Amino acid sequence: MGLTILLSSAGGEPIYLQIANQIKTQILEGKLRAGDPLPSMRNLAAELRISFMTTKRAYEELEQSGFVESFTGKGSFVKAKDHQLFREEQLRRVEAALSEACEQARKAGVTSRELHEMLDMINGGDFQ
Amino acid sequence: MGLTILLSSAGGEPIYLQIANQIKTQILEGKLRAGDPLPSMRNLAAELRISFMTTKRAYEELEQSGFVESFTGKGSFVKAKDHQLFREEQLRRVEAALSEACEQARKAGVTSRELHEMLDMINGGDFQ
Amino acid sequence: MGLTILLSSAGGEPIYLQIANQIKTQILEGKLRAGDPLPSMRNLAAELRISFMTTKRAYEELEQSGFVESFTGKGSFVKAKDHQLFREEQLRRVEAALSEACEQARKAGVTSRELHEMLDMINGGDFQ
Amino acid sequence: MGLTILLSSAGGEPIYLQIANQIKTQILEGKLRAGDPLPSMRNLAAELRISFMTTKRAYEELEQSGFVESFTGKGSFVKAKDHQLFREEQLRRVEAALSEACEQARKAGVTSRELHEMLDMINGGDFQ
DNA sequence: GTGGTCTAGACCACG
DNA sequence: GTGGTCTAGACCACG
Repeated sequence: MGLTILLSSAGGEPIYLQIANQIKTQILEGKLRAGDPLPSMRNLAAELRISFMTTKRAYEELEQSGFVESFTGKGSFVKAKDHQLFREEQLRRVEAALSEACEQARKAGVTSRELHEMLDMINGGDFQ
Repeated sequence: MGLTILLSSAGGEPIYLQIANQIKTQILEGKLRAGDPLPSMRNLAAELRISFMTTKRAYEELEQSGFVESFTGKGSFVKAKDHQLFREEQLRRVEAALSEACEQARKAGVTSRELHEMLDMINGGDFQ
Repeated sequence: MGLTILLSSAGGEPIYLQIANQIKTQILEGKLRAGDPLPSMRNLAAELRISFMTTKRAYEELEQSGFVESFTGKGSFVKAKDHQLFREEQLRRVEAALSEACEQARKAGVTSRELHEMLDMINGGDFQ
Repeated sequence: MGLTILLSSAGGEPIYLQIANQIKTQILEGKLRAGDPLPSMRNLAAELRISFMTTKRAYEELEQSGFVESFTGKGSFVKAKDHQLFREEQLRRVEAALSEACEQARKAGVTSRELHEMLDMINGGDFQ
Protein backbone atom coordinates (compact mmCIF):
# COMPACT_ATOMS: atom_id res chain seq x y z
CA MET A 1 0.00 0.00 0.00
CA GLY A 2 1.04 3.55 -0.52
CA LEU A 3 0.81 6.16 2.15
CA THR A 4 1.04 5.89 5.91
CA ILE A 5 -0.84 8.60 7.78
CA LEU A 6 -1.29 8.37 11.54
CA LEU A 7 -3.86 10.63 13.12
CA SER A 8 -3.93 11.75 16.70
CA SER A 9 -6.64 13.43 18.72
CA ALA A 10 -3.99 14.39 21.27
CA GLY A 11 -2.00 17.60 20.85
CA GLY A 12 -4.86 19.59 19.42
CA GLU A 13 -3.46 19.85 15.89
CA PRO A 14 -6.28 19.91 13.31
CA ILE A 15 -6.60 16.67 11.36
CA TYR A 16 -6.27 18.32 7.95
CA LEU A 17 -2.95 19.84 9.08
CA GLN A 18 -1.75 16.51 10.45
CA ILE A 19 -2.41 14.98 7.02
CA ALA A 20 -0.81 17.84 5.10
CA ASN A 21 2.25 17.91 7.33
CA GLN A 22 2.80 14.18 7.19
CA ILE A 23 2.59 14.24 3.41
CA LYS A 24 4.99 17.22 3.31
CA THR A 25 7.41 15.24 5.49
CA GLN A 26 7.31 12.32 3.09
CA ILE A 27 7.96 14.67 0.18
CA LEU A 28 10.82 16.40 2.02
CA GLU A 29 12.37 13.03 2.88
CA GLY A 30 12.10 11.82 -0.71
CA LYS A 31 9.64 9.06 0.10
CA LEU A 32 7.19 10.76 -2.24
CA ARG A 33 8.74 12.15 -5.42
CA ALA A 34 7.85 14.42 -8.31
CA GLY A 35 4.95 12.97 -10.27
CA ASP A 36 3.95 10.40 -7.66
CA PRO A 37 0.16 10.17 -7.32
CA LEU A 38 -1.50 10.77 -3.96
CA PRO A 39 -4.46 8.61 -2.99
CA SER A 40 -7.76 10.12 -4.08
CA MET A 41 -9.35 12.38 -1.48
CA ARG A 42 -12.34 10.06 -1.19
CA ASN A 43 -10.22 6.92 -0.82
CA LEU A 44 -8.00 8.54 1.80
CA ALA A 45 -11.09 9.78 3.68
CA ALA A 46 -12.49 6.24 3.66
CA GLU A 47 -9.20 4.69 4.82
CA LEU A 48 -8.80 7.14 7.66
CA ARG A 49 -12.53 7.00 8.45
CA ILE A 50 -12.83 10.77 8.35
CA SER A 51 -14.88 13.22 6.33
CA PHE A 52 -14.12 13.89 2.66
CA MET A 53 -14.13 17.62 3.50
CA THR A 54 -11.14 17.04 5.77
CA THR A 55 -8.98 15.32 3.18
CA LYS A 56 -10.05 17.99 0.69
CA ARG A 57 -8.83 20.72 3.04
CA ALA A 58 -5.55 18.87 3.54
CA TYR A 59 -4.94 18.64 -0.20
CA GLU A 60 -5.87 22.33 -0.65
CA GLU A 61 -3.23 23.20 1.92
CA LEU A 62 -0.70 21.11 -0.02
CA GLU A 63 -1.63 22.87 -3.25
CA GLN A 64 -1.47 26.35 -1.73
CA SER A 65 1.92 25.66 -0.26
CA GLY A 66 3.16 24.41 -3.63
CA PHE A 67 3.92 20.74 -2.93
CA VAL A 68 1.05 19.13 -4.82
CA GLU A 69 -1.14 19.84 -7.82
CA SER A 70 -4.55 18.38 -8.53
CA PHE A 71 -6.22 17.85 -11.92
CA THR A 72 -9.97 17.46 -12.01
CA GLY A 73 -10.81 13.94 -13.04
CA LYS A 74 -7.20 12.79 -12.93
CA GLY A 75 -6.14 13.08 -9.29
CA SER A 76 -3.43 14.75 -7.19
CA PHE A 77 0.32 14.52 -7.83
CA VAL A 78 3.55 15.60 -6.21
CA LYS A 79 4.96 18.64 -8.00
CA ALA A 80 8.49 18.94 -9.32
CA LYS A 81 11.04 19.52 -6.57
CA ASP A 82 11.48 23.22 -5.76
CA HIS A 83 14.62 23.67 -3.67
CA GLN A 84 13.60 27.11 -2.51
CA LEU A 85 10.22 25.78 -1.31
CA PHE A 86 11.82 22.77 0.41
CA ARG A 87 14.23 25.01 2.26
CA GLU A 88 11.45 27.36 3.38
CA GLU A 89 9.37 24.47 4.69
CA GLN A 90 12.32 23.02 6.56
CA LEU A 91 13.12 26.42 8.08
CA ARG A 92 9.48 26.66 9.16
CA ARG A 93 9.97 23.37 11.01
CA VAL A 94 13.13 24.57 12.70
CA GLU A 95 11.23 27.69 13.80
CA ALA A 96 8.36 25.61 15.14
CA ALA A 97 10.73 23.49 17.24
CA LEU A 98 12.52 26.60 18.52
CA SER A 99 9.18 28.19 19.41
CA GLU A 100 8.28 25.11 21.40
CA ALA A 101 11.68 25.32 23.12
CA CYS A 102 11.08 29.00 23.99
CA GLU A 103 7.62 28.19 25.33
CA GLN A 104 9.05 25.46 27.56
CA ALA A 105 11.93 27.72 28.58
CA ARG A 106 9.49 30.41 29.64
CA LYS A 107 7.63 27.88 31.83
CA ALA A 108 10.92 26.66 33.28
CA GLY A 109 12.14 30.19 34.01
CA VAL A 110 15.16 29.66 31.78
CA THR A 111 16.76 32.91 30.61
CA SER A 112 17.61 33.64 27.01
CA ARG A 113 21.31 33.37 27.80
CA GLU A 114 20.84 29.97 29.44
CA LEU A 115 18.76 28.83 26.49
CA HIS A 116 21.62 29.65 24.12
CA GLU A 117 24.02 27.79 26.38
CA MET A 118 21.74 24.75 26.43
CA LEU A 119 21.54 24.91 22.66
CA ASP A 120 25.33 24.77 22.47
CA MET A 121 25.47 21.87 24.91
CA ILE A 122 22.97 19.86 22.89
CA ASN A 123 24.50 20.82 19.57
CA GLY A 124 27.78 19.57 20.99
CA GLY A 125 30.06 20.78 18.19
CA ASP A 126 28.24 18.43 15.79
CA PHE A 127 28.37 21.10 13.13
CA GLN A 128 29.36 24.74 12.78
CA MET B 1 -14.74 12.99 35.91
CA GLY B 2 -11.17 13.62 36.81
CA LEU B 3 -8.35 13.18 34.40
CA THR B 4 -8.10 13.86 30.69
CA ILE B 5 -5.62 11.66 28.87
CA LEU B 6 -5.45 11.65 25.08
CA LEU B 7 -3.59 8.80 23.42
CA SER B 8 -2.06 8.90 19.98
CA SER B 9 -0.72 6.11 17.84
CA ALA B 10 1.14 8.70 15.76
CA GLY B 11 4.65 9.75 16.74
CA GLY B 12 5.61 6.34 18.03
CA GLU B 13 5.73 7.49 21.65
CA PRO B 14 4.91 4.49 23.89
CA ILE B 15 1.46 4.63 25.46
CA TYR B 16 2.78 4.39 29.01
CA LEU B 17 5.03 7.42 28.40
CA GLN B 18 2.19 9.40 26.88
CA ILE B 19 0.16 8.76 30.01
CA ALA B 20 3.03 9.51 32.38
CA ASN B 21 4.00 12.68 30.54
CA GLN B 22 0.47 14.02 30.39
CA ILE B 23 0.02 13.42 34.09
CA LYS B 24 3.38 15.09 34.79
CA THR B 25 2.22 18.09 32.76
CA GLN B 26 -0.94 18.35 34.82
CA ILE B 27 1.10 18.18 38.01
CA LEU B 28 3.61 20.78 36.73
CA GLU B 29 0.75 23.08 35.77
CA GLY B 30 -0.92 22.69 39.14
CA LYS B 31 -4.03 20.98 37.77
CA LEU B 32 -3.13 18.01 39.92
CA ARG B 33 -1.88 18.88 43.39
CA ALA B 34 -0.19 17.23 46.34
CA GLY B 35 -2.42 14.52 47.77
CA ASP B 36 -4.80 14.38 44.82
CA PRO B 37 -5.76 10.80 43.97
CA LEU B 38 -5.08 9.45 40.51
CA PRO B 39 -7.65 7.13 38.94
CA SER B 40 -7.01 3.53 39.88
CA MET B 41 -4.73 1.73 37.44
CA ARG B 42 -7.50 -0.65 36.45
CA ASN B 43 -10.15 2.05 36.00
CA LEU B 44 -7.86 4.15 33.85
CA ALA B 45 -6.99 1.08 31.78
CA ALA B 46 -10.70 0.39 31.25
CA GLU B 47 -11.43 4.01 30.31
CA LEU B 48 -8.57 4.14 27.82
CA ARG B 49 -9.34 0.59 26.62
CA ILE B 50 -5.77 -0.53 27.17
CA SER B 51 -4.17 -3.21 29.30
CA PHE B 52 -3.85 -2.77 33.05
CA MET B 53 -0.14 -3.51 32.66
CA THR B 54 0.27 -0.41 30.53
CA THR B 55 -1.34 1.97 33.03
CA LYS B 56 0.70 0.27 35.74
CA ARG B 57 3.86 0.93 33.75
CA ALA B 58 2.85 4.58 33.42
CA TYR B 59 2.28 4.92 37.16
CA GLU B 60 5.59 3.18 37.87
CA GLU B 61 7.31 5.77 35.71
CA LEU B 62 5.59 8.49 37.74
CA GLU B 63 6.68 6.86 40.99
CA GLN B 64 10.27 6.43 39.86
CA SER B 65 10.48 10.02 38.78
CA GLY B 66 9.09 11.13 42.14
CA PHE B 67 5.77 12.70 41.20
CA VAL B 68 3.41 10.05 42.51
CA GLU B 69 3.27 7.38 45.18
CA SER B 70 1.10 4.28 45.26
CA PHE B 71 -0.16 2.34 48.24
CA THR B 72 -1.41 -1.21 47.92
CA GLY B 73 -5.08 -1.31 48.74
CA LYS B 74 -5.31 2.50 48.84
CA GLY B 75 -4.50 3.90 45.42
CA SER B 76 -2.07 6.33 43.81
CA PHE B 77 -1.59 9.94 44.86
CA VAL B 78 0.32 13.05 43.82
CA LYS B 79 3.33 13.56 46.09
CA ALA B 80 4.19 16.77 47.89
CA LYS B 81 5.59 19.43 45.57
CA ASP B 82 9.36 19.18 45.18
CA HIS B 83 10.66 22.36 43.56
CA GLN B 84 13.98 20.76 42.66
CA LEU B 85 12.17 17.92 40.88
CA PHE B 86 9.77 20.29 39.12
CA ARG B 87 12.65 22.38 37.84
CA GLU B 88 14.54 19.32 36.60
CA GLU B 89 11.52 18.03 34.74
CA GLN B 90 10.92 21.40 33.14
CA LEU B 91 14.56 21.64 32.08
CA ARG B 92 14.25 18.15 30.59
CA ARG B 93 11.38 19.46 28.51
CA VAL B 94 13.36 22.46 27.32
CA GLU B 95 16.18 20.13 26.31
CA ALA B 96 13.82 17.84 24.44
CA ALA B 97 12.44 20.77 22.45
CA LEU B 98 15.95 22.05 21.70
CA SER B 99 17.01 18.58 20.59
CA GLU B 100 14.10 18.48 18.21
CA ALA B 101 15.10 21.92 16.93
CA CYS B 102 18.69 20.73 16.34
CA GLU B 103 17.44 17.65 14.54
CA GLN B 104 15.29 19.77 12.23
CA ALA B 105 18.15 22.24 11.77
CA ARG B 106 20.44 19.44 10.68
CA LYS B 107 17.90 18.31 8.08
CA ALA B 108 17.45 21.90 6.90
CA GLY B 109 21.18 22.48 6.62
CA VAL B 110 20.95 25.33 9.11
CA THR B 111 24.28 26.19 10.75
CA SER B 112 24.74 26.52 14.47
CA ARG B 113 25.23 30.29 14.08
CA GLU B 114 22.00 30.62 12.10
CA LEU B 115 20.20 28.50 14.68
CA HIS B 116 21.24 30.92 17.43
CA GLU B 117 20.09 33.84 15.29
CA MET B 118 16.72 32.21 14.71
CA LEU B 119 16.43 31.59 18.43
CA ASP B 120 16.96 35.31 19.06
CA MET B 121 14.39 36.27 16.41
CA ILE B 122 11.77 33.98 17.93
CA ASN B 123 12.59 34.95 21.46
CA GLY B 124 12.00 38.53 20.29
CA GLY B 125 13.24 40.32 23.36
CA ASP B 126 10.42 38.69 25.34
CA PHE B 127 12.84 38.20 28.17
CA GLN B 128 16.52 38.54 28.84
CA MET C 1 28.95 -20.12 32.01
CA GLY C 2 28.57 -16.71 33.46
CA LEU C 3 26.08 -15.89 36.11
CA THR C 4 24.75 -17.92 39.01
CA ILE C 5 21.23 -16.97 40.07
CA LEU C 6 19.33 -19.08 42.58
CA LEU C 7 15.59 -18.53 42.85
CA SER C 8 13.49 -19.35 45.86
CA SER C 9 9.73 -19.50 46.20
CA ALA C 10 10.16 -19.29 49.99
CA GLY C 11 10.27 -15.91 51.69
CA GLY C 12 7.85 -14.28 49.30
CA GLU C 13 10.47 -12.05 47.72
CA PRO C 14 9.43 -11.36 44.10
CA ILE C 15 11.49 -13.19 41.51
CA TYR C 16 12.54 -10.01 39.71
CA LEU C 17 13.90 -8.62 42.99
CA GLN C 18 15.75 -11.83 43.80
CA ILE C 19 17.45 -11.59 40.41
CA ALA C 20 18.21 -7.89 40.73
CA ASN C 21 19.55 -8.25 44.26
CA GLN C 22 21.76 -11.20 43.45
CA ILE C 23 23.23 -9.35 40.49
CA LYS C 24 23.75 -6.26 42.67
CA THR C 25 25.57 -8.44 45.19
CA GLN C 26 27.88 -9.76 42.50
CA ILE C 27 28.58 -6.22 41.34
CA LEU C 28 29.19 -5.01 44.92
CA GLU C 29 31.56 -7.90 45.52
CA GLY C 30 33.47 -7.25 42.32
CA LYS C 31 32.50 -10.53 40.66
CA LEU C 32 30.84 -8.48 37.96
CA ARG C 33 32.80 -5.42 36.87
CA ALA C 34 32.32 -2.29 34.80
CA GLY C 35 31.61 -3.20 31.20
CA ASP C 36 30.88 -6.86 31.85
CA PRO C 37 27.92 -8.08 29.81
CA LEU C 38 24.91 -9.58 31.56
CA PRO C 39 23.19 -12.55 29.95
CA SER C 40 20.51 -11.42 27.51
CA MET C 41 17.10 -11.01 29.11
CA ARG C 42 15.67 -13.80 27.00
CA ASN C 43 18.53 -16.24 27.59
CA LEU C 44 18.38 -15.69 31.34
CA ALA C 45 14.60 -16.19 31.24
CA ALA C 46 15.09 -19.48 29.39
CA GLU C 47 17.80 -20.68 31.80
CA LEU C 48 15.69 -19.85 34.85
CA ARG C 49 12.53 -21.12 33.13
CA ILE C 50 10.66 -17.93 33.84
CA SER C 51 8.98 -15.33 31.66
CA PHE C 52 11.03 -12.85 29.67
CA MET C 53 8.98 -10.09 31.29
CA THR C 54 10.30 -11.07 34.70
CA THR C 55 13.97 -10.91 33.72
CA LYS C 56 13.22 -7.64 31.95
CA ARG C 57 11.69 -6.28 35.15
CA ALA C 58 14.82 -7.33 37.06
CA TYR C 59 17.10 -5.58 34.58
CA GLU C 60 14.91 -2.47 34.68
CA GLU C 61 15.35 -2.40 38.44
CA LEU C 62 19.12 -2.62 37.93
CA GLU C 63 19.02 0.20 35.39
CA GLN C 64 16.89 2.42 37.59
CA SER C 65 19.17 1.92 40.53
CA GLY C 66 22.18 2.77 38.36
CA PHE C 67 24.12 -0.50 38.29
CA VAL C 68 23.44 -1.57 34.73
CA GLU C 69 22.65 -0.06 31.38
CA SER C 70 20.93 -1.72 28.42
CA PHE C 71 21.26 -0.91 24.75
CA THR C 72 18.67 -2.07 22.24
CA GLY C 73 20.26 -4.53 19.89
CA LYS C 74 23.44 -4.71 21.97
CA GLY C 75 22.64 -6.11 25.39
CA SER C 76 22.97 -5.15 29.04
CA PHE C 77 26.22 -4.18 30.73
CA VAL C 78 27.55 -3.32 34.18
CA LYS C 79 28.02 0.44 34.49
CA ALA C 80 31.19 2.17 35.64
CA LYS C 81 31.73 1.88 39.40
CA ASP C 82 30.05 4.67 41.34
CA HIS C 83 31.38 4.70 44.90
CA GLN C 84 28.52 6.85 46.15
CA LEU C 85 25.99 4.40 44.72
CA PHE C 86 27.86 1.37 46.09
CA ARG C 87 27.92 2.88 49.56
CA GLU C 88 24.20 3.73 49.46
CA GLU C 89 23.30 0.21 48.40
CA GLN C 90 25.44 -1.29 51.16
CA LEU C 91 23.87 1.02 53.75
CA ARG C 92 20.46 -0.06 52.46
CA ARG C 93 21.48 -3.63 53.18
CA VAL C 94 22.62 -2.80 56.70
CA GLU C 95 19.30 -1.09 57.33
CA ALA C 96 17.36 -4.06 56.00
CA ALA C 97 19.21 -6.41 58.36
CA LEU C 98 18.67 -4.05 61.31
CA SER C 99 14.97 -3.79 60.46
CA GLU C 100 14.73 -7.56 60.52
CA ALA C 101 16.52 -7.55 63.88
CA CYS C 102 14.06 -4.98 65.28
CA GLU C 103 11.13 -7.01 63.99
CA GLN C 104 12.44 -10.15 65.69
CA ALA C 105 13.22 -8.17 68.84
CA ARG C 106 9.66 -6.91 68.96
CA LYS C 107 8.35 -10.48 68.72
CA ALA C 108 10.81 -11.61 71.39
CA GLY C 109 9.85 -8.77 73.73
CA VAL C 110 13.43 -7.51 73.74
CA THR C 111 13.76 -3.88 74.78
CA SER C 112 15.72 -1.30 72.82
CA ARG C 113 18.36 -1.21 75.56
CA GLU C 114 18.77 -4.99 75.48
CA LEU C 115 18.96 -4.90 71.70
CA HIS C 116 21.88 -2.46 71.88
CA GLU C 117 23.58 -4.68 74.45
CA MET C 118 23.14 -7.73 72.22
CA LEU C 119 24.58 -5.76 69.32
CA ASP C 120 27.69 -5.01 71.41
CA MET C 121 28.03 -8.67 72.43
CA ILE C 122 27.84 -9.85 68.81
CA ASN C 123 30.05 -7.08 67.53
CA GLY C 124 32.56 -8.28 70.13
CA GLY C 125 35.09 -5.51 69.80
CA ASP C 126 35.72 -6.58 66.20
CA PHE C 127 35.87 -2.96 65.23
CA GLN C 128 35.19 0.42 66.72
CA MET D 1 -4.11 -29.37 54.30
CA GLY D 2 -1.93 -28.83 57.28
CA LEU D 3 1.54 -27.52 57.02
CA THR D 4 3.10 -25.12 54.54
CA ILE D 5 6.83 -25.58 54.05
CA LEU D 6 8.64 -23.70 51.31
CA LEU D 7 12.12 -24.89 50.40
CA SER D 8 14.80 -22.84 48.74
CA SER D 9 18.07 -23.86 47.17
CA ALA D 10 19.16 -20.22 47.36
CA GLY D 11 20.84 -18.95 50.53
CA GLY D 12 22.71 -22.15 51.23
CA GLU D 13 20.72 -23.08 54.34
CA PRO D 14 20.48 -26.89 54.66
CA ILE D 15 17.04 -28.24 53.82
CA TYR D 16 16.58 -30.02 57.16
CA LEU D 17 17.20 -26.69 58.94
CA GLN D 18 14.79 -24.88 56.65
CA ILE D 19 12.12 -27.40 57.61
CA ALA D 20 12.91 -27.31 61.32
CA ASN D 21 13.01 -23.51 61.42
CA GLN D 22 9.76 -23.08 59.54
CA ILE D 23 8.03 -25.49 61.89
CA LYS D 24 9.53 -23.66 64.89
CA THR D 25 8.19 -20.40 63.48
CA GLN D 26 4.72 -21.85 63.22
CA ILE D 27 4.95 -23.08 66.80
CA LEU D 28 6.27 -19.70 68.04
CA GLU D 29 3.44 -17.90 66.23
CA GLY D 30 0.84 -20.23 67.66
CA LYS D 31 -0.17 -21.69 64.30
CA LEU D 32 0.90 -25.07 65.65
CA ARG D 33 -0.08 -25.74 69.26
CA ALA D 34 0.63 -28.21 72.03
CA GLY D 35 -0.49 -31.68 71.01
CA ASP D 36 -0.93 -30.89 67.31
CA PRO D 37 0.33 -33.75 65.14
CA LEU D 38 3.03 -33.10 62.56
CA PRO D 39 2.80 -34.87 59.21
CA SER D 40 4.61 -38.21 59.23
CA MET D 41 8.24 -38.00 58.17
CA ARG D 42 7.56 -40.19 55.13
CA ASN D 43 4.50 -38.19 54.02
CA LEU D 44 6.30 -34.89 54.40
CA ALA D 45 9.26 -36.28 52.44
CA ALA D 46 6.90 -37.37 49.67
CA GLU D 47 5.11 -33.99 49.60
CA LEU D 48 8.35 -32.03 49.44
CA ARG D 49 9.89 -34.59 47.05
CA ILE D 50 12.95 -34.95 49.22
CA SER D 51 14.64 -37.86 50.98
CA PHE D 52 13.12 -39.40 54.12
CA MET D 53 16.52 -38.96 55.78
CA THR D 54 16.14 -35.22 55.42
CA THR D 55 12.75 -34.99 57.11
CA LYS D 56 14.06 -37.36 59.78
CA ARG D 57 16.96 -35.03 60.48
CA ALA D 58 14.60 -32.07 60.64
CA TYR D 59 12.37 -33.79 63.20
CA GLU D 60 15.43 -34.87 65.23
CA GLU D 61 16.46 -31.22 65.38
CA LEU D 62 12.97 -30.28 66.59
CA GLU D 63 13.13 -32.99 69.28
CA GLN D 64 16.60 -32.00 70.43
CA SER D 65 15.61 -28.38 70.72
CA GLY D 66 12.53 -29.34 72.72
CA PHE D 67 9.66 -28.28 70.46
CA VAL D 68 8.45 -31.68 69.34
CA GLU D 69 8.31 -35.24 70.60
CA SER D 70 7.97 -38.40 68.55
CA PHE D 71 6.47 -41.72 69.57
CA THR D 72 7.41 -44.79 67.57
CA GLY D 73 4.37 -46.02 65.70
CA LYS D 74 2.25 -43.02 66.71
CA GLY D 75 3.89 -40.03 65.10
CA SER D 76 5.30 -36.63 66.06
CA PHE D 77 3.54 -33.99 68.14
CA VAL D 78 4.07 -30.44 69.31
CA LYS D 79 5.15 -30.42 72.95
CA ALA D 80 3.56 -28.36 75.69
CA LYS D 81 4.49 -24.69 75.50
CA ASP D 82 7.70 -23.92 77.39
CA HIS D 83 8.04 -20.17 77.85
CA GLN D 84 11.72 -20.37 78.67
CA LEU D 85 12.37 -22.33 75.46
CA PHE D 86 10.24 -19.97 73.35
CA ARG D 87 12.13 -16.98 74.69
CA GLU D 88 15.50 -18.61 74.01
CA GLU D 89 14.54 -19.45 70.45
CA GLN D 90 13.28 -15.92 69.82
CA LEU D 91 16.48 -14.46 71.26
CA ARG D 92 18.44 -16.75 68.95
CA ARG D 93 16.55 -15.21 66.05
CA VAL D 94 17.26 -11.68 67.21
CA GLU D 95 20.94 -12.61 67.43
CA ALA D 96 20.91 -14.11 63.96
CA ALA D 97 19.44 -10.93 62.51
CA LEU D 98 21.93 -8.78 64.42
CA SER D 99 24.79 -10.97 63.17
CA GLU D 100 23.61 -10.46 59.62
CA ALA D 101 23.45 -6.70 60.29
CA CYS D 102 27.02 -6.72 61.63
CA GLU D 103 28.21 -8.68 58.63
CA GLN D 104 26.64 -6.17 56.25
CA ALA D 105 27.96 -3.29 58.35
CA ARG D 106 31.48 -4.67 58.09
CA LYS D 107 31.16 -4.82 54.28
CA ALA D 108 29.75 -1.30 54.21
CA GLY D 109 32.51 0.05 56.42
CA VAL D 110 29.98 1.18 59.01
CA THR D 111 31.47 1.71 62.45
CA SER D 112 30.00 0.26 65.62
CA ARG D 113 28.92 3.71 66.75
CA GLU D 114 27.14 4.37 63.43
CA LEU D 115 25.51 0.96 63.64
CA HIS D 116 24.01 1.85 67.03
CA GLU D 117 22.80 5.16 65.62
CA MET D 118 21.17 3.40 62.67
CA LEU D 119 19.51 0.98 65.09
CA ASP D 120 18.02 3.94 66.98
CA MET D 121 16.83 5.55 63.75
CA ILE D 122 15.09 2.37 62.62
CA ASN D 123 13.70 1.62 66.04
CA GLY D 124 12.29 5.13 65.93
CA GLY D 125 11.09 5.32 69.51
CA ASP D 126 8.65 2.48 68.76
CA PHE D 127 9.45 0.98 72.11
CA GLN D 128 11.83 1.53 74.97
C1' DG E 1 -12.19 -2.76 46.18
C1' DT E 2 -6.68 -1.40 45.84
C1' DG E 3 -1.95 -2.30 43.93
C1' DG E 4 1.75 -6.28 42.91
C1' DT E 5 3.58 -10.18 40.38
C1' DC E 6 3.87 -13.38 36.74
C1' DT E 7 2.90 -15.68 32.42
C1' DA E 8 3.06 -16.73 27.36
C1' DG E 9 2.52 -14.86 23.68
C1' DA E 10 2.55 -11.09 20.01
C1' DC E 11 4.74 -7.52 17.23
C1' DC E 12 8.20 -3.72 16.82
C1' DA E 13 12.82 -1.21 15.84
C1' DC E 14 17.60 -1.62 15.24
C1' DG E 15 21.26 -3.71 12.53
C1' DG F 1 20.38 -11.71 17.21
C1' DT F 2 19.31 -7.52 20.92
C1' DG F 3 16.02 -4.86 23.90
C1' DG F 4 11.07 -2.43 23.98
C1' DT F 5 6.07 -2.43 24.15
C1' DC F 6 1.63 -4.34 24.74
C1' DT F 7 -1.97 -7.66 25.68
C1' DA F 8 -5.32 -10.51 28.37
C1' DG F 9 -5.40 -13.18 31.58
C1' DA F 10 -4.15 -15.38 36.21
C1' DC F 11 -3.38 -15.33 41.14
C1' DC F 12 -1.72 -12.84 45.35
C1' DA F 13 -1.80 -9.72 49.71
C1' DC F 14 -4.06 -6.23 52.18
C1' DG F 15 -8.32 -4.87 54.41
